[in-house]
Amino acid sequence: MPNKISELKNNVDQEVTLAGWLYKGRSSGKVQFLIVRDGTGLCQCIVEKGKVSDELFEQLKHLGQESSLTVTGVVRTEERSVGGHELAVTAAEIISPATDYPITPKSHGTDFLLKNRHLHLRSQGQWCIGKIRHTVIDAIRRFFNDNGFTLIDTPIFTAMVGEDKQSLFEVDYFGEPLHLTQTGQLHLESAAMSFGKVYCFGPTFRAEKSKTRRHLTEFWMVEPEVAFTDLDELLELAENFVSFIVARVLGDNKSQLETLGADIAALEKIKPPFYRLTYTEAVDILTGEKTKQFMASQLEQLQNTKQQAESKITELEQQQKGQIKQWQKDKIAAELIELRGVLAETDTKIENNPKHAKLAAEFRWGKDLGGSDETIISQMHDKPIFVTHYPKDAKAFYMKTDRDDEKVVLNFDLLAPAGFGEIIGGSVREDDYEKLTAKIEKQGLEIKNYEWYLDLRKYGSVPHGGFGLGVERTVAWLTGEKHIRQCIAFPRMMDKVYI
RNA sequence: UCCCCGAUAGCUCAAUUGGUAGAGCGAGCGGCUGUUAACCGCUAGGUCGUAGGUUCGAGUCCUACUCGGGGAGCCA
Repeated sequence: MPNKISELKNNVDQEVTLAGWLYKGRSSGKVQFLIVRDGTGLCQCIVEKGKVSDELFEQLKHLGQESSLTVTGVVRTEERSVGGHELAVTAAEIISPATDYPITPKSHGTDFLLKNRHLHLRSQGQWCIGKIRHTVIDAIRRFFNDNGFTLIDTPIFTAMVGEDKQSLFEVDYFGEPLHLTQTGQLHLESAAMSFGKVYCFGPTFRAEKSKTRRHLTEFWMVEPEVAFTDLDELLELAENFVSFIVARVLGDNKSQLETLGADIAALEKIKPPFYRLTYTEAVDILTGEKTKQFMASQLEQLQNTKQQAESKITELEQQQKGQIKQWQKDKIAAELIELRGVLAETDTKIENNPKHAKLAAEFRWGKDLGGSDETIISQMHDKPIFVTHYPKDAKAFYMKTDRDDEKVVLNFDLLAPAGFGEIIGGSVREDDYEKLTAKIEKQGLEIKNYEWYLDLRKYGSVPHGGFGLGVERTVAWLTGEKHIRQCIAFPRMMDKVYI
């Protein structure tokens, strides 16, 4: 068995053999620097002329990116190397040489990378995200397993409509129409009446025609459901749960977070209690002076950024025309490309700012909060925010109305801070047989499809509730990724599946 | 479904506003004993997304379409 790069700290001054792929190589005359990856990390391997045969030296010099190979050598500590160790190569064997690997160490567009997803998964950024996702999922299972929850696997083929019929994928099930699950919640409620505390964890499918940075048609969601609980207890469960995930990622994946440029200091603040707002308070904030000023100052900042980028571009363009060395020109050209990218992004934000400000200012009590509204509230806070007590008519039929104010339901969304937006949606479930029957009818759903669901209210109904957490959204928030499509190995997007 | 933006070399992007298409990276060859997206020299690489139109002349202007990006609605 070859040694693992992640364990090299235990092999200093020993000879080891690594098996992996050439991540990238540089040569400097009589010495070569080969960065090898093996799935556990990266290691710089030093090949010096004279220490290996001339034939091997030449072979390695012309070895293409992502060729597979084994390298043997002595491990030494070296601060300048990635990972803090490097290998003084004494032998190497090329397993399979690769040429013209499409993904170079330079920048690429998203479309190109998604078309090459099968290869892009090998790159450092995707590897870090994959490792963090793994920790998030492990933490999710750990948290529930250690807190008295029982795992219940809910069906993927289902006749139940949880949220909205239009957002379901229909499948032909031996001639009968069924759809792919959009939530395990309804089934989970029946299990909660057996086990008390349960959770399900699996893929979820939504046919929403949403082309935004926070939507996928197939995503992973974990849903806990608890019998004998209330809204306050659910909020506590959610904040402890999210804090636990964050702590685990900080503990297990700090180097990956650093590589990705995540805001570690901000994550270290994620501890209970989170902020709590009612929907009505959120609406007051959105339509109030505070948001107006917030949006105005954000616009001002954006315009500043724009101006700075523009003047820097002008300056660089002037320099480019002057009498300077070729390499300086090249460097300027690269800087210009980056600045123009920043400028384009800023322009979009400047364009969207007044639209979003208008949407917020004109928000009227009764509507569901929009994506941009959630973003604004999220940007105003440095810790996750619970928004509770939404208008009954904007929400799903199964949510329990607040007995003290029948216009609202006992539900909550959890918004991740710093502009990321919603990662959890949950509620206390309607447990009154008559009220639930009335709501099902009002939504135009067929009672006969919900008979078993209503039975749960007929035989020993208890106050209960739960929530769903989106895995990809959580990973995107933690890693600082803008788009959740980077947070699942093979993303499925509206009208588009690459591989 | 609607709104905005884009499509030029394998990749990322330029082209002085209508006058014969350019850089970097990547690839190939050569040089360099400590590189970190290394550096230096040389070489190859393009029916400018598709189809029409305006013009003496279109990468640049107009129309339609295709594909991609961002956003709204909806949501985890």
